[in-house]
Amino acid sequence: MKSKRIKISDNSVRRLSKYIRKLKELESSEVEAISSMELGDMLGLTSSQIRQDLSAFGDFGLPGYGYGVPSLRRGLEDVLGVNSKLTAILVGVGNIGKALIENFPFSKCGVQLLGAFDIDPGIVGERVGEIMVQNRIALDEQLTREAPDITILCVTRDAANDTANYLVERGVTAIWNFTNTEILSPYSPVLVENVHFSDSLQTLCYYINEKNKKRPN
Amino acid sequence: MKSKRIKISDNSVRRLSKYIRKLKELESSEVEAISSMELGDMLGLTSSQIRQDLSAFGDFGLPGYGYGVPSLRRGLEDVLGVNSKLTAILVGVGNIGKALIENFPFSKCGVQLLGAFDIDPGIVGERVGEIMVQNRIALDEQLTREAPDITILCVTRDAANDTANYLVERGVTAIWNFTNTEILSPYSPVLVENVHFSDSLQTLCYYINEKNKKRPN
DNA sequence: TAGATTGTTAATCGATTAACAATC
DNA sequence: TAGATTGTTAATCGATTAACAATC
Repeated sequence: MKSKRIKISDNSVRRLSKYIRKLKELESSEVEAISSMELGDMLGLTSSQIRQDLSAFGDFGLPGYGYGVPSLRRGLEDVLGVNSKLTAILVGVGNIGKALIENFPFSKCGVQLLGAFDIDPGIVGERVGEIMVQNRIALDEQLTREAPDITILCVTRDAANDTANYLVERGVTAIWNFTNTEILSPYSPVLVENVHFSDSLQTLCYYINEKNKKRPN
Repeated sequence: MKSKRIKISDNSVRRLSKYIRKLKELESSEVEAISSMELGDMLGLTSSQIRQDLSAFGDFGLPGYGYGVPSLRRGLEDVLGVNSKLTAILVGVGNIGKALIENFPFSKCGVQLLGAFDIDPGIVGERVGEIMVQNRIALDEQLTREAPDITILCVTRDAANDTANYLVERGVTAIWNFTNTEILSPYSPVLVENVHFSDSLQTLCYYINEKNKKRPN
């Protein structure tokens, strides 16, 4: 048991992916080692913050040397559990669902996509990427046979709540939510990770408008 | 000039969309007024935090009564600038690009989509949703004719950096980034709002693994 | 008027930054 | 050894929470 039992903030966790992304880039440029200072410069963070984060996650650095790029990358991936091979299913094969199935590098994230499901007879039975879209009955069977670690929710806004409730009833414990709606109560024990496009765009709009206020036209 | 010149934290700004989303829901249930307490319960936030946020954004509440739902919603939308009608173009009409064009409610976010562009001859000239996909030359013309407030970047990972640099050279000042890559330097004055699916999924994986550690199998 | 709930000030908590002894 | 850079402790800064006088 190597991991220190320190509370790690949500912000730190979310920075982790950022570190890994940059480290991969450095790896492909064959950079062997990097200091907290250099990495900070690249990411727009302070060296202090990086050292704090990394030391909380493990014991990766070498004084006077920095961090070995490949070993740090692997170490951080271990922390994230990229190697724990979580399973996922996708519910709702519309545009977003298709985009994820066809383009998203699930395996690089250590996630195995078991299947995709929809209620629209027009898409059930179709092949999307490597995957055959199945119907609601098959979804029910899937949930009984092998509960996935993650359910990717890509149904329409209207169906979001009902589908989420159904999934939770059937034992789903983690949802990656693309419905642009708040699903479930904030007190639900189910893990929900939201990808709210509209929140993201509205935030961008806010900052654009702020900028324009300062320097009008 | 009503807005108080207080610094508003990024976290507050990002909560704004959340408030608006819930208020719209309440509006459609014909709820007239709501207290910070009730709203907090619904969103999993404290009443204090909500009062802090809302009073920073404007003067919306009435002691002893709460907040008028429709007027608060409108007020917050004003703060976000939903009515300032920003323009956008979309570059890279792959799956994600298509999904956005066909399904994303741009107008509800106060954003007008002017056009979509791609270099693939297979898609140029095709109709996606209401929009005709144009080629690179047309993109160049568009940027000269009418610089959009927002550029939505949906090209492939490989093309991300070059495209971003090109866009910035041609005067783009805000990018909504769907490329799963860090584009531009953190010191660039260009506003970049990232939608990094992989970061989001990896974060979810981290919390799932944490949960599993505590309560193994 | 009495009850409710705001806006705001003060207190607490947590996260980021700075500093520096330890060490490669 | 001298120089560099870590991990960590202490200081600062900012955000959240609590409390309460003002007021509808």
